[in-house]
Amino acid sequence: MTFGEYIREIREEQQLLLREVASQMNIDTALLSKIERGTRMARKEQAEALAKVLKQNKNELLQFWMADKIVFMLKDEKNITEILKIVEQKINRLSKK
Amino acid sequence: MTFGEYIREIREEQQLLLREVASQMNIDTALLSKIERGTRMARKEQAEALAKVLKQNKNELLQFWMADKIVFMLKDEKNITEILKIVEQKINRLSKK
DNA sequence: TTTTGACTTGTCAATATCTGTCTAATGTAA
DNA sequence: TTACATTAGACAGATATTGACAAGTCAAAA
Repeated sequence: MTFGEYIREIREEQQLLLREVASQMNIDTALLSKIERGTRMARKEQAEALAKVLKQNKNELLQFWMADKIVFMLKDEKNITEILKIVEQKINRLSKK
Repeated sequence: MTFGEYIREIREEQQLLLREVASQMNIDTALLSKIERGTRMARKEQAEALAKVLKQNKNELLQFWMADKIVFMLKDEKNITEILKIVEQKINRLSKK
């Protein structure tokens, strides 16, 4: 599930309209629509605003948002697993220092 | 080890000058210097050119390059491990489809 | 059928970021 | 000093991102 699908689900559970949420975020309805549909990526501040409006845990939502960005970067790669292994090695070495 | 450190190491092993490699890549020496020192990120085509000039396996080097980009995105995050877990879950679901 | 309301799409200008080069600086060995 | 390799900083041009607007679709209500 993408970030957009996720927040759409939450918004619909809470029976909120795009226009209501967008208004509280101070953005255009069209932009929020695009974010939910994945044709635009939310900015960090927008992800934070969404957490607030939808009453979600901010850090959790931001993690989900960041994961989405990474998946987006990787989605057309051939050896995703291999790349992620390298990432983990690099991260492990970083954290040791 | 970062992408830049890695290619610098290889270049020095081969006793090539920045200017020689940069020239073969059709970029300014200063730019290659920055890439090696990590103050600039190589573009994909530049990573490919480096593989060629330094006679490295192109796919391997590109994987390393991509991993570097991801590490760069993650480096200031708090819960990197958690984020990577989410990424892996998302990727697994993607590949099942 | 017409209207209404929710949502979506395409386009565009403004802005932000990225890129590569140039010049000047630094370092170093002869 | 001179010569050469590398690095730093600043800049303009290229690209990408952003948010808004207007027009579109669609379904349900009137």
